[in-house]
Amino acid sequence: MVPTTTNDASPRGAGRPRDPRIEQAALAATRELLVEVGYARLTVAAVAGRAGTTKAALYRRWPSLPHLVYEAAFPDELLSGWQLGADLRTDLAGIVAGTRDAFTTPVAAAALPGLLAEFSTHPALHNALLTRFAGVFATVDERLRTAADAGEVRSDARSEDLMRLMIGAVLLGVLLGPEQLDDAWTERITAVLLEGVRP
Amino acid sequence: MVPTTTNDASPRGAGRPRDPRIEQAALAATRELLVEVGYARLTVAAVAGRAGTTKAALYRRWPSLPHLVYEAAFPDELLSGWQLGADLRTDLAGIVAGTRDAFTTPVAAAALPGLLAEFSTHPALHNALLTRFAGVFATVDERLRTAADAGEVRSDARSEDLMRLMIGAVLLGVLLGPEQLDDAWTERITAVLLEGVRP
Amino acid sequence: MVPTTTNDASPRGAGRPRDPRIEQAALAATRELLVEVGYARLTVAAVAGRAGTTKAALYRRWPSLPHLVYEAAFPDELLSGWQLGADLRTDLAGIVAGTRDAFTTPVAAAALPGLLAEFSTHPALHNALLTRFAGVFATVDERLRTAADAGEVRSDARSEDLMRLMIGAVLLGVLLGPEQLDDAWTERITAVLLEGVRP
Amino acid sequence: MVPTTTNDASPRGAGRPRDPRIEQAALAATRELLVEVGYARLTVAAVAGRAGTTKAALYRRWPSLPHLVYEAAFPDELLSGWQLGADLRTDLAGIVAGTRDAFTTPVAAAALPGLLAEFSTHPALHNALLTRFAGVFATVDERLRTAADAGEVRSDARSEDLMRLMIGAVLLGVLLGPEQLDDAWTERITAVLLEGVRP
DNA sequence: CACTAATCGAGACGGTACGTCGCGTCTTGTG
DNA sequence: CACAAGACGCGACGTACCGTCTCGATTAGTG
Repeated sequence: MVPTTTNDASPRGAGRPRDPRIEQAALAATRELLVEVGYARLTVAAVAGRAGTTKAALYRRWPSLPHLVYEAAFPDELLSGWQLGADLRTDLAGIVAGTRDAFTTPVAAAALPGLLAEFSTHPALHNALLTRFAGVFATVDERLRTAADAGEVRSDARSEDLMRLMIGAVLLGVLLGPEQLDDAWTERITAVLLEGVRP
Repeated sequence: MVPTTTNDASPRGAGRPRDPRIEQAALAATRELLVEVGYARLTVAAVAGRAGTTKAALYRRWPSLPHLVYEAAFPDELLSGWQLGADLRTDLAGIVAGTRDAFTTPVAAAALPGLLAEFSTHPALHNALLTRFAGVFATVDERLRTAADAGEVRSDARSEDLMRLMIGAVLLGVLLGPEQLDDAWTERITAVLLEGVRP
Repeated sequence: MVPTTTNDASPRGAGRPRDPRIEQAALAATRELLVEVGYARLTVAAVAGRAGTTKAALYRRWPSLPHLVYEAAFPDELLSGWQLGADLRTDLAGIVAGTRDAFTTPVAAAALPGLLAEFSTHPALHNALLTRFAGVFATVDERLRTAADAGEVRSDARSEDLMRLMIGAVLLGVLLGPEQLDDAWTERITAVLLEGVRP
Repeated sequence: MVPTTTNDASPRGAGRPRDPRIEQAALAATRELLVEVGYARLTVAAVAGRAGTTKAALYRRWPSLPHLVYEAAFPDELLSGWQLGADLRTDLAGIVAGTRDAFTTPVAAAALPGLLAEFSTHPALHNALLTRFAGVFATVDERLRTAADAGEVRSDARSEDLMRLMIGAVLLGVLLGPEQLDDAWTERITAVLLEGVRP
């Protein structure tokens, strides 16, 4: 997600360009404050102060605090680059662990509950997250189809279901705690899901 | 959850008794407004106004707005009374469908995201929800142990994992939509979980 | 001018009564800050801080900063109680000196320019000031008519003109400085006006 | 008042010359907006927009908005060229009418209150106005001295006092309204002032 | 004909104040 | 006591305007 209004309407290069340091400083300040004080006590003014800028400069880049938090906690590169291989169990375990890692960083864990709550108010955020996951879904879907062709999984198994079960379990772990989402947990979850779709 | 200050401290009968209609009116108003405007735009003053009372009367009964919302959206009787029988698949499907039903009512769906976000601020609420689920967990745990004894599931299968997978999937459906959590979905999820723990 | 919304609609006595100290503290703080920093640098937040209260409490009493300034700088009792006697020159000199005194206090001098500028934005303020002066005009008008009957002034002399000349001269002295509006000035102005209406 | 930085410092001719249309367009836009929205709602950006230019171009010519307004509402030629003659009453009436005319144009009436309020913040403006009037004062002073020599007025009469009474009355008419400053008013004021200084 | 220097448009920048809103608490008068 | 009413302190919101700045692109005169 690129900060707002890099849209086509601008005549390209007109006006003083935005100070690129502000964007980075704002994202960093947001991450720091999320961990320090939590989402509920996070303030636009505090972010601006920590980033060494002002509220107006932030509102020029993000329409609201949740948008800034979203970009700070879930940057574009977060869920990219699954390296899938030949072994289905290894691949699945990697996906489970990767999802867990993405959601259990201190920043993401602090941001998630508040962010989920804002989805009804800011549909754009909602769509952004869905879009981001769409790629992952497609990747997993393809892997599963390959496995079905190889006779490793039932042909009617849905990657959508698997992903939702897995992501949901991670989400619940973050939201409700205090379940330890360690490697043993990853293995157990992988096992259930894998056996669940075996022919 | 019983309205708060009706507990021990009261000298029992001193002063004017509380108007019992206020509590019901407040819960009803909260439910209506949750559906109409959503959690984010829900206001104590609005609830009081709709209920025909005042803010002070509400704060006499609930320590804060989230507590009121919690009780309005997740009353005590919500997750009680699973009738488990002999068939494991039927029992599991019932649990999945019951959880889905509890979380997908318009009121619960509107309240959930906001409520989850408040958990970090209001640990009491967090505990209340965990406690409520503890009973369900125990029930499922026992049913699973019975099934293990009967050789229907692996002996190392954890009910905790199953529950978190299942609840997480429901939660994700509510939070992210727009997946249809219909009966076909219930059957598919039940199947994956059931096969996932087969010996 | 009484702080706002003491209007009839209220059922008289419902709700927590306003803290009377806040009103006095706000007026005092406004007077102090007017002298210390001037009208242009006067801030609602600063007044609230100095008065030991908050912006919201001030906005509950006055619709905007100019209204507060007006009441602080030109309280009801400011232009009341001219003691008119038998000697026309003495009476006129008293009126000139009284007007000068009312407009040259540090508070009034600091408030006047800014307040005059707000009249176009806040017609209510404009009317308030006009209403206040109306009483003075009537008093002077009557005195002049008495003098006309006694043959001391021309019968076509207008008190309106006299007052506007006199008030205007005071205002100009305050707005433009640095003319000394001392007692010699008062005598000279009185003399011009008095001779100006002699038969 | 000449636009600012066209003074000494310029090396005369280096760089792109200023577009002369911008100055006129800015003054015209300021006059229009003053009448349309008033001083309080007058914005640098709005003036620039109406004038078809930008804020920076305006700040290159005037140090701040009040300076621009001052020049737009009170151009140099405003109070110049009194032709005084032999008859004192005619001369005085001309001065009164001329001052009234200068201050009661829609543009001047809209600009005056705000401009007066800025005098404390912008002493340069204050001085500019005082300087402008200084010429008028000198003219009137000389005319009065001539009249004194001719025995038409008391020798101790001060032109300063007369001018302040007269200007003040005009100012009050503009600031407070709604007194009609018509020709009858001019005659009455002239009469009071003239009789006020008769021997 | 390049070079220099100031202007142009556009729009972001730091700063500051605005007026509003919601929270959870309190202080009245009236049952 | 509870209740209706509404003020209270607190703190954040998102907006608006100021006067300055930094761009790339013009538009002269100068070397």
